[in-house]
Amino acid sequence: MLSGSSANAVVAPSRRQGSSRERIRDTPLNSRYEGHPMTKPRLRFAPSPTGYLHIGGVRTALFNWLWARKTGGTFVLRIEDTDRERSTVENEQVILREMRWLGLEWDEGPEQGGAHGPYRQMERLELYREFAEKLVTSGAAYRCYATKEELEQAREALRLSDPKAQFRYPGWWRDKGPSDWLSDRPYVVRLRTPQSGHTGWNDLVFGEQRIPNDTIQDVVLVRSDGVPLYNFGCVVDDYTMGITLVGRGRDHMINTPIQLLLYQALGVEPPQFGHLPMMLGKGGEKLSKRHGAVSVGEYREEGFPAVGLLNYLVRFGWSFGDQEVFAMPDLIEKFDWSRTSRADGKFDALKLSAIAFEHMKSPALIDDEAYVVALRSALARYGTVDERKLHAVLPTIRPRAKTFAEAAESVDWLFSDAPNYDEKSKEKFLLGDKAKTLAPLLEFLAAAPNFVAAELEPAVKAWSEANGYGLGDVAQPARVALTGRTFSPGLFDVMELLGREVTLGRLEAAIRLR
RNA sequence: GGUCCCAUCGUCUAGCGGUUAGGACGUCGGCUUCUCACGCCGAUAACGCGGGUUCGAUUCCCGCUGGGAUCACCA
Repeated sequence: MLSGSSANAVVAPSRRQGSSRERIRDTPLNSRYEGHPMTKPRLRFAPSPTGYLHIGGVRTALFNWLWARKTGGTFVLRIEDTDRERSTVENEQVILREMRWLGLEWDEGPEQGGAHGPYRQMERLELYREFAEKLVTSGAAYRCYATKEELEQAREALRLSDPKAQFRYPGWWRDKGPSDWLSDRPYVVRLRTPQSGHTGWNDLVFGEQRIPNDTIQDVVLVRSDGVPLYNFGCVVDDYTMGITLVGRGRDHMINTPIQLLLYQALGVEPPQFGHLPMMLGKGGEKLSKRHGAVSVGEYREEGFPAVGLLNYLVRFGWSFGDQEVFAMPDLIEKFDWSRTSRADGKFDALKLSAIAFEHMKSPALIDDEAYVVALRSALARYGTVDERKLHAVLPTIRPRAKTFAEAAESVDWLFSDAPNYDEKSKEKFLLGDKAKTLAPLLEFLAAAPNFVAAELEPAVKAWSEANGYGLGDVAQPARVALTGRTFSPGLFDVMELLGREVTLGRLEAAIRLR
């Protein structure tokens, strides 16, 4: 378990096990990037634009963002677009847009730039080339001229001789040097990893970790086309961007020793690492589309409030006693890595919905102004809607709408010219015998002195009683006449919202239906 | 298979040697009520198993079982 206060952790130096990292000290290349003031944490979110923004990724981003905001540190957004097959600019645009929608704004990143740019890996190729060259020169890495085909053959041969064995790079080029290099032939750069000993770190979440070096292969750092692979690009960037703390999913845990070895080979101090437990699907498998919406875009489109989504995600693998609901400033204040749990969990769309609903209901969590803005865009199909009506209807829909889309749908009667009758409701309450109260009610309402809920309610109640009606006998037909359906906010609120003229008009229209 | 990780209600979790094992979601009742919601009250339901350590283990240690991650010229 993690010890030490949060205040301590802010400036805590990384706690890497001391082992030799003498190789390429004091070279110009390294000194070029030293001198980042390490007093404030620098964190990053480094998505690859190979698809939509996944809610698992958002959770990772959120934890890093929260820590940056809490500590007054810097949050960097870096685009890891080295998978050229799958990366697209469209995906990048989507990711940036969703991050903004979520409110996870970044201090440095693509588009606005920053002191450590560029922030797209494909724009940093020259940098990787320099670092790779340095590593090869120092002997920490080497050129491997083995082709994919040769490797595939070796793999196949092993499969035949021992189907259960795990293939490892045979080390063909590990002990060769410049005199063996094949000019004009493509090569990859591999890290020369130690074959004995351990590599360890003190994980912010999982505590002391120790991985045997002989389980780590001579991984490829740079492809034959000169584009770096994940581990290399990641380390070069985290280092040159001055990242002090890397928060990421537990699926990256296996990459950490490799990256630590790389920092060691570079002769530089690694950042701290904190790994988050996995968010799995209902059955405990990898979270995917078949568990419902997994891309932020879908939640945005369904009208979920961003803060609600974030609140659910932060509570997944993190807790603060019994508190479930957090306003963002509260969360920033309370967030701490030490309260992160280590057990994987299962995504629950129902709980997400419930947490989001807490935000939808509470003006303290989503203030009226923000609610109205979101509601207005959800009501776009009605054109420009009356601002006053929007505010007025808020108290009646807040406890009823789980999403802005639901909110918009639940008040369509207020913004459309005529109610959109639900067929069954129309038949039951407007066409049959039950509609008989409509005409006398119309007459009564026409004479009501003040058309406000507080006066209409007692008046109509008294009138119903005096005429031998139950309030339900009056209210349900009237509700259908005014809203088109059998469920709505309180009838008298509906009347006040609609106003006398519209109310009477709709009652009249309903009466004519018979 | 190797390496690594994890283990409290169905789910998210609190708990950090002594608790009637708490909260939330869900589910089921009830109250409120002009409908639908909201709200309120109540119920349901968990420490995977076996060894230790200890006066005492959900809690500490070991083993087992069960889950998961990962082993690419993807990230």
